Amino acid sequence: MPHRSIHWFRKGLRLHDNPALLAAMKDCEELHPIFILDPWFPRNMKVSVNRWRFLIEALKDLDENLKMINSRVIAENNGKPPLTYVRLQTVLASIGPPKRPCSAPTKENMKDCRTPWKGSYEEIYGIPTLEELGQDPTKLGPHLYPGGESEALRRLDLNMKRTAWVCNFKKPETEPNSLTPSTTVLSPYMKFGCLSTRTFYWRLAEIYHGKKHSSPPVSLHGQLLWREFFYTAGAGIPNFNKMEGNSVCVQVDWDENKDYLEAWREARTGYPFIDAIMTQLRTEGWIHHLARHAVACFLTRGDLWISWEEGQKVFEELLLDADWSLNAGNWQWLSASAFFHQFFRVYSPVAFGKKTDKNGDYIKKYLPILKKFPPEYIYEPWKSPRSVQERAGCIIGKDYPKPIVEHETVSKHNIQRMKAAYARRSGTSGEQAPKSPSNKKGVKRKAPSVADLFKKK
DNA sequence: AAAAGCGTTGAGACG
DNA sequence: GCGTCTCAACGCTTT
Repeated sequence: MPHRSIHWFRKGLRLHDNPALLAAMKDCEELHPIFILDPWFPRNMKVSVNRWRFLIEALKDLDENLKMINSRVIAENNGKPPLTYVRLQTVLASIGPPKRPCSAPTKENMKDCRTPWKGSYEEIYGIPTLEELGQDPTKLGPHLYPGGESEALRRLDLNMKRTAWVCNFKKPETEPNSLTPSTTVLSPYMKFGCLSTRTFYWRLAEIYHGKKHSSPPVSLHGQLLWREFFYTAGAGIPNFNKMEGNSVCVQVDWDENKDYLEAWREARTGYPFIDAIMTQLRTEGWIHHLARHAVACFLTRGDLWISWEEGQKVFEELLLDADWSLNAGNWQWLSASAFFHQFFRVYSPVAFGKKTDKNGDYIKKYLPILKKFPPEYIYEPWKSPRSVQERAGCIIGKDYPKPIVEHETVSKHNIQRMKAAYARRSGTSGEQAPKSPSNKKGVKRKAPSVADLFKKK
C-alpha cells in the first residue's frame, strides 16, 4: 500500500548499501529523510571543529545525493527550477508525460485486509462537525462546491462531456465575471487531492486524441502545467512565500496601510468591480483566475501599494483552492515581483471588467446596493450625478464608499515606484542571479533555520 | 511609444 | 580543428 515514511539518518549517512532507506522508499509516495541535530549536543559535549566539519560535509553530501535521485524536473534543469513556462515545457518534453493513474481499490482489493473497528470508533475518531471545530455555520456562504472525491469525479465527468469546449479551451478567453463559473472549478478538488492530477491529465489526453485542440499555456493541459511550474518553483526556491530572502523576488518598498488593506479585504474600496470580486471570494470561496489578477494588481503594484504577502494571507484564508506554491507564485507574478516583469501593464479596476460584462450584471449580483445604477455608471458610480444616485437609492459616500484612491493618479505613481525598485535590483552590485544557487550569502531567513537553532542560548 | 528580465543564439575568445 | 566559455543582441512574455 502506498504510504508516507520518515527515514531517520542516525549513523548510516550514505545511500549505498542502506537497506532501511530502500525499505522506506518501497511503495512510498512521500519520503521525509531526516537527520536530527540536537542543540543539546554542542552545549553538553565537547566536539572539535574538525569533527564538526566532517559531520557537516557528510550531511551536505547526503543532501546532494538525495537531491540527485529526487526532484526530476528541477534536476533536469541543472538543479534550478525553471523560471519561465517555455523553459518548463522544454524540461517536460525531455521527461515525457506523467504515469497513468492507477485504478481505485475495490472490494476485491480489500478481501484479505481487515479494518479494526470497535463500537466506540465513531465517538472517538469520528469526523467533527463545524461547531466542534469552533466554526459558526451561520456564516456559511452558498454551498456551490461540495467537498470530496465523489463530487470531484462528478464534476470532472460533467466538464469532460463537453468535448468541443475542452478542445477549444483557452484560459485567457474565459470570463472573470460571468454569473456562473466560466472554467471548471476543479481547483479546490485538485488542492485537496480529491481529484488526481494524473487522472485529469489523461482524461484530457484521451479527449484531445485525434482532434484539433488548444495547447499549453492556454489549454486545460496547460493549466495543469502551470501547477507544476509553481510547484517546482515553490520546492526549489527558498523563502518562496516571502519577499525577503527570496532570490527570484524583486525587493519592493511596499507600504504598510492598515486602512487600505482592510478596505480591500472587506470589499469597500469604492471600485465596484474590485469589491464584487472580493465579495464573491468571501462568500463563495472561489473566484476566476482573471478576477484574481484584477484584485491582486489592485492591492499591490496597481493601486494600494501593499505587499503581496498580505494578499497571500487573505487568499490563503478565503480560497477553497488555496495551494501554497500556487498562491505564493501567482501573487509574485501579479505584483511583478517574479516571473512577470512588465510592471507598466496595470489592470484598470474600471475598464477590465467592462470587456466581458458591459451591463455590470456581475457587480449587481454581488453588490446589490448598486443594482439600480445604469450601466454607464455601474463601474464608476461616484461619477454619476446626484439625481442618478437618488434614483438608484444609493448615495456614494454614504451607502457605498467613494473610491479610496484615484486609480489614474496612483497607478502612474506606482509604476515609477516599481521602476525604482527594479533599478535598485539591477543597480546593487551583489544580487544578480548568482551562478550557483547555493552560494548566496546575505540571505536573511525569517523562519528559524537549523543554523539559527544553534546560535546563542 | 516606452518602460524589464529570462533564455536562446551566435559570434568571438581561449585553450 | 574542436570543445568550452563569455558576452551581447534579440525574441518572447496567459490578458
